[in-house]
Amino acid sequence: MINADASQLYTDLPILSAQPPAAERTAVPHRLYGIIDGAQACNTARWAAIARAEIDSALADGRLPIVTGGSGLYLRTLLDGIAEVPPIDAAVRIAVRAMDPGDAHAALQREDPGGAARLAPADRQRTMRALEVVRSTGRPLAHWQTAATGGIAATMAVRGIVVDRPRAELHARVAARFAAMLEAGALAEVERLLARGLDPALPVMKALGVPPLIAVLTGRSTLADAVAAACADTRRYAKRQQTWFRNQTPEWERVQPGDGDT
RNA sequence: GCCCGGGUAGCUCAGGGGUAGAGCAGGGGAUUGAAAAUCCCCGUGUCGGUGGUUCGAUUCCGCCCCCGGGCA
Repeated sequence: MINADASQLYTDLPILSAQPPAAERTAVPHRLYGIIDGAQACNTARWAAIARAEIDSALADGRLPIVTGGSGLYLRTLLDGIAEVPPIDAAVRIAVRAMDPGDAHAALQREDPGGAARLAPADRQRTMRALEVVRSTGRPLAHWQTAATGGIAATMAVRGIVVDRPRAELHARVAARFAAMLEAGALAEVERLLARGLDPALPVMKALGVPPLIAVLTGRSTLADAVAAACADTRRYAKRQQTWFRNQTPEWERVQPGDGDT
């Protein structure tokens, strides 16, 4: 089993990211769960590279690699590859990310008008990415994105399966799951994470449930409000996942849990 | 029982004689190196019920019901 979930990658969040507990990892080898320190920000290309290595190693052992997880972009990068963009200059990245979102978009309009036109001005994440790419590489993102490389779909047979459930059922499970996470010590987990004093913009700090629980720990929210907020965030995430797989991977097989061993 | 407030979208509430908005929730969509992220779009609901006034009532008036608070 190879994890394809962005948050389950982090060592700091075994409970809140719902990493499979040790007891569940005995039957089959599990890979890429809790392998990255929260102080680092993983990214889709890096994940795809290590996932590829794990797939190759499983294959070499004569095992069937099962890649599982909900990060649509990660999966797509693994299968179809991604544009090869030269590494971004660290100083450029820091400077760009420190910019005011409005200023960043204005700068992008000057330095990469085509890219700016394609992005919503409020889409700060993509705006910053586009800006750091032009500034660091001297060419707009679109120049690099004409081709994607590294996808495994071209070199091996891949079977895509979407495990899905009705929205209402998902909502009930979200509430039950978050309650169970608290029961299992999610608050203490976040307390430890908070004590590290990491940059709040880091992916671990933005994982579902982390911001609301930090608000509790810093006295800015009640636990009840945090539970409600975390569940609402998770419901919206589930919706985005359904939207992604419904529209991005329409050809994949659809399966409902309980359909049996299909 | 009496006196004040309130009863408007799933929730919290704004509005006001020409059949209504906001936030949140919810739904749809985008998605090329922080993706559990970052964005875009979507608001008809017996305006508590019932009589009346009016060309026209959710809005004004009467009565009734319900929920707060106060006085007994």
